[in-house]
Amino acid sequence: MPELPEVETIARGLDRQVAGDVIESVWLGSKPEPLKSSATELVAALQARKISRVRRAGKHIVFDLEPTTNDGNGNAQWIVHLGMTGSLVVSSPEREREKHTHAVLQLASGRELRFTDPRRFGRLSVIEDFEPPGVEPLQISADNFAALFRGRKTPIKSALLNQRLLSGVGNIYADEALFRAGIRPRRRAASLTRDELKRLHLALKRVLREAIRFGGSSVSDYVDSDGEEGFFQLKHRVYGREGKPCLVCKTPIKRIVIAGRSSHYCPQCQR
DNA sequence: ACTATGTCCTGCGAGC
DNA sequence: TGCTCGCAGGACATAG
Repeated sequence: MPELPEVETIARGLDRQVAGDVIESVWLGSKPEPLKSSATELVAALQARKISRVRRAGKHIVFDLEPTTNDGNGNAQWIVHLGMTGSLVVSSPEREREKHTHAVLQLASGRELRFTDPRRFGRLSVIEDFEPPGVEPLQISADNFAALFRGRKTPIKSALLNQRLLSGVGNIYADEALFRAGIRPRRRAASLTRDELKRLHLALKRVLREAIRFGGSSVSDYVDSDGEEGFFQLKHRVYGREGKPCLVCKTPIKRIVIAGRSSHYCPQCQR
């Protein structure tokens, strides 16, 4: 499930591979497509456009498209959200298309950019001047971070997952950050002390940066734009470790469900 | 204005 | 062995 570190890894890889390339043609699958814009709109907006840059915004991959000369389209962007199982891979046209391939962009360089997504939670759209709703966790100050949770009765775990507050944190890194900060996921967000908020802010930034260094976590079927897996799953301390001994105190890791999401924590280390 | 819950979708693994 | 069933979860809709 691509979260901030995975999306960052993919976006960096794509920027390296396709920045400066031109989209010659667009193929879309026939099944009900995971599109936000209409299919014709999407094809029209992408065709013959040059990709100036690829970057990440929250969990979104942003393709900045070079402005066209004949219209005042301005800063059009192709936005890809990978959902749970989406992947975006650069491939040679000869390679067989994977099952659940929903979109293929033929590039002037002769390569293809392929979007596949078995579970169809991913979304494609073309818009102008895209802005994700929440704040980037790697940019936010400690004070602004603390202010996000003021007065919120919802569990801190749910607040971390709320993309309108923070942009890019998903289930894995929420659990991992809470473990590293020593805070139980069910704690009401507003009940966190100033010290705990400080620890959480630091822990979150550290775990995200470390995960980016490791190329993200490959748990289900995440691969980067080269089709390569990440390695941060080997560094998980609580996520996916139910019943296994805590790496700090050997207490078995617990798994509970919060707002329909599985949450992993150490009952000894997290309070 | 918040918060909680249901829905989408397919593959996979547990259990019989 | 082969089947059913439940689970995985990001974002959004809807209800409270």
